[in-house]
Amino acid sequence: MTTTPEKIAEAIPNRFDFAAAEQIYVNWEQAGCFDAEVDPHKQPYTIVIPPPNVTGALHLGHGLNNTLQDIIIRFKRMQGYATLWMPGTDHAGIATQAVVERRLKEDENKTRHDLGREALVQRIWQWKDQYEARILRQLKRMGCSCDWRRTRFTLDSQCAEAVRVTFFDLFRKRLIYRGKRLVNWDTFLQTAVSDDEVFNETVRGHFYHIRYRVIDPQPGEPLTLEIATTRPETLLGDTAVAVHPDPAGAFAGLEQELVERLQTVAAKDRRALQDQLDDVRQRQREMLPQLELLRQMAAQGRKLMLPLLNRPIPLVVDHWAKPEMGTGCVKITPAHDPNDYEVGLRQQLPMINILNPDGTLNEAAGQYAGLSISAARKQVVADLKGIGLLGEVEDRDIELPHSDRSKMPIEPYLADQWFVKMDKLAQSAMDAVTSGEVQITPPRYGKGYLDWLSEKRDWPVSRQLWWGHRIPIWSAELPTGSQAEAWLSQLKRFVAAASEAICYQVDKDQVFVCLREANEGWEQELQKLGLVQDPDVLDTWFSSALWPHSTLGWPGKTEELNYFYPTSTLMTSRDIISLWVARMVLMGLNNLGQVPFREVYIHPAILDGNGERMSKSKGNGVDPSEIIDKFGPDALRFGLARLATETQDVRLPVQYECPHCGKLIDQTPKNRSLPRIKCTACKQEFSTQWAESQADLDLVRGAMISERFEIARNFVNKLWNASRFVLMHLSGFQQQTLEIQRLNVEDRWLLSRLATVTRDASDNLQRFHFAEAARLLYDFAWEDYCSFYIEIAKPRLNDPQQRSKVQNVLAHVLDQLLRLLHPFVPFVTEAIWQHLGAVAPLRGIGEQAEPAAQFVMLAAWPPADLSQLDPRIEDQFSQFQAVLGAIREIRSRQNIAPKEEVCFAVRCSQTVTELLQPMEGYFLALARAKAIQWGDSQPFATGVQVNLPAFDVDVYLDLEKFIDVEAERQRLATLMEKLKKQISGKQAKLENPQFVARAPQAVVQQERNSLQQLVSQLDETNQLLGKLSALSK
RNA sequence: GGGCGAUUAGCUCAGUUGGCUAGAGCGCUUGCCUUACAAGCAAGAUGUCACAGGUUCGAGUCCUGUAUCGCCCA
Repeated sequence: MTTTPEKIAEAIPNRFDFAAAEQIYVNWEQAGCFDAEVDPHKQPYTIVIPPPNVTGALHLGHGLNNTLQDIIIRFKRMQGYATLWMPGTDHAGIATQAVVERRLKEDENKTRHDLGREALVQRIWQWKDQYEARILRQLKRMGCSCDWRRTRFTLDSQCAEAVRVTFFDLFRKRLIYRGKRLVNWDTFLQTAVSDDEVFNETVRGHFYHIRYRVIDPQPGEPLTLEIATTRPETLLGDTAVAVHPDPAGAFAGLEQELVERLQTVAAKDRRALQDQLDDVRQRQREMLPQLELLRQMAAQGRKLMLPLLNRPIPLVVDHWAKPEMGTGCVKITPAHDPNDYEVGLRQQLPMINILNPDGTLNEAAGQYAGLSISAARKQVVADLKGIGLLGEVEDRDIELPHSDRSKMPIEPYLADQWFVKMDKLAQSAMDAVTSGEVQITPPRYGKGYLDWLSEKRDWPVSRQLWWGHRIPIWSAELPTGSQAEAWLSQLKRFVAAASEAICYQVDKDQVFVCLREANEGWEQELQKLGLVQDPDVLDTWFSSALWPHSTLGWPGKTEELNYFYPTSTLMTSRDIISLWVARMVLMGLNNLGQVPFREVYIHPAILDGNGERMSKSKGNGVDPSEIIDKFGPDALRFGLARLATETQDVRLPVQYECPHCGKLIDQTPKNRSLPRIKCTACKQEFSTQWAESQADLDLVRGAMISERFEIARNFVNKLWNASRFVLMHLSGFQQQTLEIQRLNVEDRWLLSRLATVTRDASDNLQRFHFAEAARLLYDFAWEDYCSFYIEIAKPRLNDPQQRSKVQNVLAHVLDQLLRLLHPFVPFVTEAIWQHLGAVAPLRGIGEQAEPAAQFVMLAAWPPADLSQLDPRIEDQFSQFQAVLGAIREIRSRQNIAPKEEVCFAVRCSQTVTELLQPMEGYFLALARAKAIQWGDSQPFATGVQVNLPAFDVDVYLDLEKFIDVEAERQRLATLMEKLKKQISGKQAKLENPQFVARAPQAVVQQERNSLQQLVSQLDETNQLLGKLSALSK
């Protein structure tokens, strides 16, 4: 190929046009680069994607998660594994249904009941189709190398089959059962929501004191008992009032604890604590006799009359009643308060549900039936007042749980739910981690995993939703009397006909039938028998728990399952370790007897500029596409990878860039979810990623900016231009075998650095130290390759003797660098690879040249050639760098114009002369400095000197024409200050006999040497300063 | 309330097993449109490593406590 630099410069623009990424991606895809195939000759390496939920588009948190997965999968692919990255999305039951329902309400003012189950589900499918497409497009734009042919969805037929088979299996093993449970009820969505879908908010409320009459009080006993509550209407469901079993002991314990804390507490908190203690003591004096009396009354089985409903309820003793709180007595409403529920279980109290699913009161509330909660509250309070049982009403701030989905207050509600029995399953998942079969990185996250599982709380899997896997259970009440037996035998006959796929259980008066697969005939049979299907669906996590094997075809015995399972690595964020990771482990073990993955890597969470976690619901999530539009996909990825340190949070402040005036506007909690923003500088409006209405979309879009991505974009540009330089100078390139020993210092230095960086980057990637690997490569590419090697190469390329050798080193190191960087910045490396292939089709500097791979994506990961690692050469090169630095510093200090040439001399040993003299030309090229003399010191008449004590070298610059005495004096004065400080530090250290005696000899010697160097440097500096002063007079 | 983590330059962050004269990028200052790159080049200034104790010859690094912030779980 005969290309001139000019032609190359014309053909390759000086900016990488990242719009080309799209075509590169298509090329990979068409060539089948992403496709995973079962290959018995290769080791498999598998990652299943944490399926993004289809509620909304991805933000940078997902961007990070998927970038890291892609880096690892590309790394492993280049290492020769048969890699599978399994993509897909999650149906996210409640979240998605809630979003669609909210839309329905906002846009059409309809509820799901207006639409009906089928129509609503159809709407949600439309939503899913839209967002799934958007999410997959986002992933592709980011360069994710998933095997798209295998894309799954947690609600598709294959996943549905896995869910069904699993449910059936657990049901048959009696690991699934039906029970009552107090759930967080969302009265708007009319479903239970899980604890993690609840947030607390403080609202203004009241604390009502209410008196309950004692039934048949004995002499000396109170006539009424006062309790206090923030939710007076719940008294309708009261089934007891509790007092503490040992009030005296409770007070004493509390007092002691406070006294102890008072002794250690900081002065500023003492006052509050003392007040608290005084309060406890006062209560103790005033209330203890009464509380003791109540305890006795409870022991005697005394009862109280529940106001309004006039229902006798027992007085019980339970330690939930806190003597230090309120009146010391607490009403117990087991069906509507989590703590009371526990008391109810302990004391075996009846549980009375007073609510309908829609949040109105039911018939158990007597005359209040049909009222809403707030109406009932008003009425109850009014009625209590009317009969004189209402006491004081205090104002109070109340922490109230709210549903994350509908933003409505949560009502604790007792409901029938299906549960998965966790004891054995949880234990198996714990064992998998404690035995090391599954490794969690960083290891600190193992603790949370084990703690959570060790509670072994049964998993409630019913959700009162329409979007999800319908629970495959049909139920009916057992007929009574004479028909019972006939009915049951009919059922048994039906079950026996397909006992592998149908099973049933009888629980008290209920019969439950579970079907292993969808079968219309069977369902009709069941209907005929009067059984109806459970209306509820399963918790989303039930299907996600099967993800690593359902996606590979389970329950089918597929080749893929056999080959790719257990998967290799799961990469996710820490908030779902318990919800998801733990459940995948136990389900994998249950269904296949094998863990789902060997290692779990937990990456940091991305916080915004205010330190808040990026999330879809907060609206502070930044769409990766915004970043890609502005900075390109490589910059996005590299910027994110550099965030992935071992800490658990990373902050990523972003700004809007006003498209009109360029003003940068910080993203704040106020503006972060607005569809349009008014520029604070020019007052013009622009649109954001949230723009949806036509009016908003018509505005100019403001870009999202972050320093992180600018840095990364600049790096991509640097890499691009360095490559452009190399390509411009590869004309006539002939691959040749290089004899390392005969190369110049700079060649051997670069190859040695390459070996080091290759080794360390690989090692860091292997250990998921993404930021460190990225940093190493960044520094190597920018500092070593560009700032030094290429600069030195410039004069050498004009030397016919050296040209081919330099071309080979340049091309070889670029080849290696492109491979090393490829997982981080796949597009730009691929683009350069294609250009490089055109001029340098044969690669390598060793005996065996190899043709370049068609794509860098498919090229082999470079092994570190440690034979080229040479610390002596690296040390020598650093001497060159030090001398060069000294010259540059003086030039800059002395304000010598870059075009002016200066002369310099170096006092140094013979060895250093031999090293540096051949490099004279590079001082000229890199610092416009001409070497006059090497070896013996011979300062110039008018000059400046820099000492490099570490190498025993002094550098002299001839400044006859340029000398700026004052500048130099200042430099030396600062230098002396610094030296003095360092010297006194060292001296103190060395004068300490303990240090000399106990520190390792090497360290002591090193300190002595460096002290000596510092002292002589100070001495010389002092002399120089004297000379300068003389000069200036 | 329990657990995990953070606190290092104006900002965002590195700093592996204690050996430091504490680093990077951005920003700032100075000089450069040097034929790959101004998204660049060269140079410079900037730190009580949150605070208080302790271990050690030696602590940004290990231990204890405190403060502030964050996340997770109750």
